[in-house]
Amino acid sequence: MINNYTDRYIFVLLNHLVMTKAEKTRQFIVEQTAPIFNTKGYAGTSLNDITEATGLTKGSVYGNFANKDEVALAAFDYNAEKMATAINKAMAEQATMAGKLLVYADLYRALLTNTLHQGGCPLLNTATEADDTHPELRKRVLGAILNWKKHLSALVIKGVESAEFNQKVNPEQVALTMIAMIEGAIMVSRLTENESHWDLIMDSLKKNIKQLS
Amino acid sequence: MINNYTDRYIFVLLNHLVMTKAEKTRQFIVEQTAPIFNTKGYAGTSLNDITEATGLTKGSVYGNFANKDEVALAAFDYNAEKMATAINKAMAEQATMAGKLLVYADLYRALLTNTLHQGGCPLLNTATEADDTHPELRKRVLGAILNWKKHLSALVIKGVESAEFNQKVNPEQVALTMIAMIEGAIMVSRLTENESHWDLIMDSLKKNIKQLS
DNA sequence: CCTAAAATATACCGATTGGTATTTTAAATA
DNA sequence: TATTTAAAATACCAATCGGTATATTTTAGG
Repeated sequence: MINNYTDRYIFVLLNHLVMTKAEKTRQFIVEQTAPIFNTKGYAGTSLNDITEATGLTKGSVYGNFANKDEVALAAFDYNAEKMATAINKAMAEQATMAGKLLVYADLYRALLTNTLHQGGCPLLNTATEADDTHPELRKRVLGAILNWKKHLSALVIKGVESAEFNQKVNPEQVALTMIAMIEGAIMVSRLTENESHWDLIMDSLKKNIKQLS
Repeated sequence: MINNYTDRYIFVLLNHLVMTKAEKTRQFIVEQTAPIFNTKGYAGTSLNDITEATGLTKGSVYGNFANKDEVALAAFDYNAEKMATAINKAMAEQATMAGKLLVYADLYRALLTNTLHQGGCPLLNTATEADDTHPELRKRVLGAILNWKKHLSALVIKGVESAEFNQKVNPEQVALTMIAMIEGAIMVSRLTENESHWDLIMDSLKKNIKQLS
């Protein structure tokens, strides 16, 4: 049997599971500002941008975040996780390791047309801005990149173990080369606003992956 | 014979060829601020940064530049030209087309250790910051990248014509892939502060270039 | 429905931003 | 050497920056 105390406890718990008011606005702020931070960068995004995008006041923002830094960090995390989710979903549909690797090439194309993220790849943007200026932010991107590298390496290793790939393949090298080609392709094709540039580079990447067999 | 009028004219001309005072300080400002713009970005560099780096006052800076934009544009041009000069010099020492292509791979390594530029590759930094925010700056990077692409393509075409490379090679694709790999490698290895990452990606690039034959 | 607490808005703060008008200093010409 | 011109420094400007203290509103619990 459930007594009054437990009743109340459960209610509060459920209420918080469904999200408290503050948590809702916190998430709302993150969702609304994440694309702005990704396009204008950390230094280029002002508190005015944040209040404008959310329709909230400075007081409300600072009631949920200690400072601009915290908003930026949360926004980056949101962007990075959004990408990871999309990747994992698309990857689950692929059977072969080569197929899984190519998911990145296909999915990152959405970064060019702003369907996945406004402003391009958050890893590229944040890395180039923060590497020499913002240690905390840099730390997060570093974690995301190393994670990505680990993930790719693991796929290559699996492919080698299952004899899908050649034994001589260096998993770390394949992972790093893929990351470099993808990020470099994003930079070039977003700058030139030419999707065929993306396609040509990804064609090279696909050839490289085929050569792993 | 030279009359007085011509005398004075020549003197003024020579004086200006040797550089007027204003041109000297203009160049001084550009040289001193170029690395700052490259590390902190356009939005992250303030006029205070500029006066601090040069030891000059705001009045002096604005006597030589109309606004912050002009300093940033001149600084970018300076950085880009500095790179182009280094490339051309190193390339002249190479005989084969493959050798000339690999000059990029070797020379850009200096971007990691800050011996060539503080803050990494100005093309990568400026492209990722300005592509959605600063049309003028974006235009300049775009020009530099397209020029680079053209330069690389021309080398590949020459290699094909001289039978050094395979006839089936797509020059534009090779050029774009090289640019992407180099810029992506800079992003990754600067972020991770791991030069072996650079070496592994460049090893992949070298393999790709060897396969052109 | 009333009260306590949480969340948001208002009003303000000093510091810094990019930029300018004016004065002072340095350089060049007559 | 005196005078004109160019360059640089000083002093100032409104606007915006990130941030905070306080007042008001909204939400939840008894």
